[in-house]
Order: sequence, then C-alpha cells, then structure tokens
Amino acid sequence: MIRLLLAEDQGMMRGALALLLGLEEDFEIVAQVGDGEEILPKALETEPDAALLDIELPGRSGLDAAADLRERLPGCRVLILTTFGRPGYLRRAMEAGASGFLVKDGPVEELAAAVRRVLAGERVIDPALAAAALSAGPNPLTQRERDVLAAAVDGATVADIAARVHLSPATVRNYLSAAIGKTGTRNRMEAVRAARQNGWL
Amino acid sequence: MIRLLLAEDQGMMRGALALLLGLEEDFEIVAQVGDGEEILPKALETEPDAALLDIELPGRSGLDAAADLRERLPGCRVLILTTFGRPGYLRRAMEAGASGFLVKDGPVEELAAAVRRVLAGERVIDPALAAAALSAGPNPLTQRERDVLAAAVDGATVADIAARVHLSPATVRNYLSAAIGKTGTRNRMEAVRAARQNGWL
DNA sequence: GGCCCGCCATGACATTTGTCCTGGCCGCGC
DNA sequence: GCGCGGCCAGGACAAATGTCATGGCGGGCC
Repeated sequence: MIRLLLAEDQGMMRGALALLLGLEEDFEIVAQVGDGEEILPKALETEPDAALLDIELPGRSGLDAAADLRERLPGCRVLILTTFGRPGYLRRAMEAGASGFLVKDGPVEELAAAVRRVLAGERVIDPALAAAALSAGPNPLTQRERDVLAAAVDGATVADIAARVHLSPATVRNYLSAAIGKTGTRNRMEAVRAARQNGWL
Repeated sequence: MIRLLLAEDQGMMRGALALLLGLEEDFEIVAQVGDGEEILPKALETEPDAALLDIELPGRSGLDAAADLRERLPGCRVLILTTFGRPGYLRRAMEAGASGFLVKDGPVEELAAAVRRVLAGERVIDPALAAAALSAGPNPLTQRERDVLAAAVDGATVADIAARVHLSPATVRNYLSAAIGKTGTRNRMEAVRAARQNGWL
C-alpha cells in the first residue's frame, strides 16, 4: 500500500485528486493539506511514502516544504505538482531533493504512474522542461535583488519597497537597476515578469 | 441522464473533473474542451443539458462563450467554474445568462449537487460572493480605459501601449490617469491589479 | 595581502510617468 | 437646442523612475 500526502490549495483540485488517487487499489491518501505550513507536521505525524506538493501555497512554498521533508523525513519521496513549468522551479525542486516534477497540464493518468515510478526509485521529469531548465542557466539574481523585485510585484513605489525591505530608497533603486540589467528588460515590471517567468522569485 | 460539456484549460483538472462527474450515475460527459473557441461548436454538435465553463481560457473567455451559448443554444444551462471569485466576473456571468457561479475552492461534492440544482431551475451562487458583487458596484471604467489598462499589464511603456491601441501617447496617459483615479490607486500597476481584482478587465 | 563580490548608501542627471488644463469631435437624452 | 459624457489630442509641470559614478564595509579565494 502506497501512503500519500497531498498538498494543494485549491479545494476542488485537492478533493478531485484525492478521490482519483483513492480509486487506485494500492494508494491511500493519509493526509490532505491546503497550507504550506501544515505539510511538515502532517508528514511527521502520518509518515507517508510520498508527498505530492503544489508550489504556490499559502504559508510556505512547496519547494521549501520539499527541502524540509528531505531533511526531516528522508524516507518520503517528494513529487512537485505545479501549474507553471518554470525552469527555475524545476531547478530549485531538484536542489530541494524532489524526485519528480509534474505540470498540471497533461493527462491525469500520468499522475498515478509517476508516483509509482518515483517510489521505484526513478526520477520523473518532463523532458522538454528539463531542456528548458538547462538552457536557461542558473538564477543570475542575488538575494537582495530577488527581495527587492519580489517587493515590487504589486506596483509598489520605491519608498514602499524600501520600507518593506528596510533599505534606503537609493539602494532600492540600485538593486532594481541591477535586476533590470540582468534580466535584459526595460523597467521594473518587465523585470518582475521575466524573473517570475523563469521561476527566479 | 444529464449530458454535460466541460471546458477547462488545465489538463489535469479537466481530466479529474470528468472522471469524477462520470462516476455519478445520472451524469454523462459528452464533450471536453481546453480552448474557449471550441466551446460553441462542440456544444452545437453535442447539445448538452449543461455546460461547465472555466473563465480564463485560451482562445475565448468562458464568459463570452456563456453569452454565445445563451444565444445559440438556449436550452443549455451554463455554470461558471473559476479560480477567482471576482465580483466583476460574477456580474458579467449573470449578464451573460449563467445559471450558476462556483469557485474552485470549496469541496468537490458541491459540484454535482450544483449541476443538479441548476438543471432543476435554481440559481447557484456563493452568497458571500454575491454580497461582494453587490457592494462593489458596477464597473466604472470605460471601454478605452479597459483597453489601455489591459495593454499595460506587462510593464509596457506609454509608447508601447499607444502603439498597441493605436492612440497618441498623450491620450494613453490621460486614460491611464483616469483609470488610476477611478480605481483609487497611485500608479498604473496598482490600477491594473485593482481592476483585475474586481474582474474589470 | 590583493582581488573580487555582494551589500549598503549618496549625489547628479536624463527620462518617464502622473496630473491638470484646454480644446475639438461625436452621439444621446431631455 | 443644450448639456453631458465618452473619445481623442496637446502642453506644461511636478514627481517618480532608471542610470551612472563614487565610496565604504565585509567575506571569500588565491
């Protein structure tokens, strides 16, 4: 019997996946969570064989949770299941010790198969996405540049960003300028979009 | 037997919902589409009793498709199923003649029940969302203001927007200023976010 | 030790952006 | 007819933004 933990914030998606995987003879969903903070506690409590994690979660990113799991529950395989096939996400997932990376497009049939293959020791990764991740190269942004960009997503002014990150407004502008340069864009919003597109945030 | 059409772009979600609804004794999924353009042709071909439509679709919005269906296939009830419970979406869905409006949070069990209730002639709407839609009031933005805002989403400059909408840069700035004023925001990006938040785009 | 980075900050500067005002052109309602 | 509002454009001005140069601080690496 394969014991599964399922982390997904959209209630309907979570319920549908749980029902679906529950239909498989050898699968058992031992935990369902909708918040990233709950993943580790629930996993420690139920000790699943595999965890199916969404990335964009309230509370704590599925990628961070994956790293937690590798450290605290090494016997549990981690599968990332996400809407967006961003190269940087795949890279971070691999660095966090994930065994599989699936996108929410593609047929549901893949899902159970992927879980089984991961449990058998295989790595499951979309080949096209793997190629994209390699060709895209690593994240060129420094920590601070990421912080500042992340604080700029919702159209905040320099002053707002400076307050959020506890920096001088002038420094913020310098980091923004650097990020704009590195992403090859023309203004902060384009830089934010480019960084998100690549999974660099 | 209730004949259903299902429109949803995420393959995994679409497959999961189809399997799930297919489990109901009296449901039959007669068509599945992942593109908004395909909704009307498929519906005319299969003549379903109800259509379950996502809003954010490639090709054509689920809201526009809903209007198409009301006009060309009045016997078909329309249920909108969307990730975002934006007040403006609900309003537009009602104006397009939809009988139900569900958000993708909330349990899957609601889904089949909602379809049955809609087929029985009821309207199915999240009460909290209905209240929000009423309190938010109608869309205050004019057509041109929406156009210009929509063209500004990805951090385009005034010149870019002007080229896209075939307007003078000065006019674009005026429309942006008007949109910023009407949304009560401080710059174009905040205006874009506010407008999207309310489903005004 | 010297060198390279990342980090933080400031000043100066050109460009872009947001605001306000003026004006003209239409269509609609009273 | 008159007023109102949406549509289009331009000018003038203040504020925000993006760039560049300069400087100091600290930690790695050879």
